[in-house]
Parts: sequence; structure tokens; C-alpha cells
Amino acid sequence: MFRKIDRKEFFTRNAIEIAPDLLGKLFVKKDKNEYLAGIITETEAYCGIIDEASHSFKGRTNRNGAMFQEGGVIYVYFIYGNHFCVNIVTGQEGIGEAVLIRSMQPLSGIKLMQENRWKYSKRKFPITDDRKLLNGPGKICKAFNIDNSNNGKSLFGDNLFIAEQNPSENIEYLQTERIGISKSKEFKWRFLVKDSEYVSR
DNA sequence: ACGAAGATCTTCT
DNA sequence: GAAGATCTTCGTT
Repeated sequence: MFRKIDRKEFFTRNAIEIAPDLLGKLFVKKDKNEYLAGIITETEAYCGIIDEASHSFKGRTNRNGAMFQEGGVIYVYFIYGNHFCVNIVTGQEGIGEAVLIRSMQPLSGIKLMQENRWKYSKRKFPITDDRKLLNGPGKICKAFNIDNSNNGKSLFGDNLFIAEQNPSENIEYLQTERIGISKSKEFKWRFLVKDSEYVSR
């Protein structure tokens, strides 16, 4: 059903190389025995020692430990008292870099993702506009039911993985400054699919 | 023990 | 377009 990427070498490259490479790939997670999937449309690379905006900049702590694992797991963190964000950890063990998934185009399990977004929220109606279902890191985690308990989980299992589209096409993308940070703004490490309606801004 | 900052989202106007 | 919600994490006392 899905063409899972289970080559370790895909994830042990540099975050800056992998971030654009993830565009057009599928992020898949099983929830309630159903496959939730989205086409990745927007990513940001966070690197180790030279990147002041990265959680790993000041070294390994209890919170960012997953970032320092070998590429191929996810790093989930809690932010602004409200939201979770999910990253694809990249590079060799001990480096501390990752790619933040910022936006996706819903692909399958859309109804369940709508419910997950709606549940425990104050809104009166579910989100029926696909363009607004997964266009932000916090929204993605809500829709996919991702929280702290998923931190450090492997992408080589059957419940959580990255897959290739069939056929894998050449994606045109733009490269801009990252969003929502105050340090290291000069690095243009945000990658988004050109002309996509499924991005955060 | 305390305080400030933070890779966001929603709800106003 | 601006601001408030909300709370964990980490550095400082």
C-alpha cells in the first residue's frame, strides 16, 4: 500500500539535504487501526552547533535527547503551553539535527484527522477545508495524535514511517528564512513546494 | 524555588 | 493584524 523508506542512509544525511528531499514524500502514522497520511509540503532544517535557533545548540538535555540519536527517529516537543511539533531526526548519532515538518496536504484518513483536530477544541464544526487541516506544525500533531509519548520513536516500524509517492516526481520548491524564530534568521533553511496551497503562509 | 522564553494557534477587531 | 492562552524547560538564585 505504501512504499516505506526503510533505508537508514536516507536519514543519516545532513538535515539541510534531507529537508528539501522530504517534500512530496508521505508522512504516515497508524491511528485506531487506520492509516493517516499526508504529503509533506513544507519543512525546516535545524542543525547542531552553528544554529542558534536549534534546540540542540547548547548541547544535549533531557528535552532534546531524541535529536541526538541517529537519524531515523522522531523528535517531539511541547511549545507555548499548547502545542506539540514533530521533527524527523537526521544525521549521525550525537550530532543533534532534525527537520521540522511544518505543513502537509491531507492524503488518507482525512475524516479521522478532522475528528482529531476537532476533539477537545472549542470550535463548533470540524475543519472541512483540506488546506487548513495540516498547515502548521501544531495542527499536524493534533491531527495525527502525536504527543510526548511518541518522542524518540523509530521510523522503521509499521505504525510510523516515511513513504515515497508512486511514481516519485521531481518537486519544484522555494527556499526562505525560517518562521517563528528570533535567532539565526539569516539561514534560509525553510523549504516549501512551489505554488502549493497546503503551506502555513 | 523563580522567572523568562518559546520551531504556535485561535480569536478577536 | 494584534494579542492572549497556556505550561514546560532550563538557567539563574
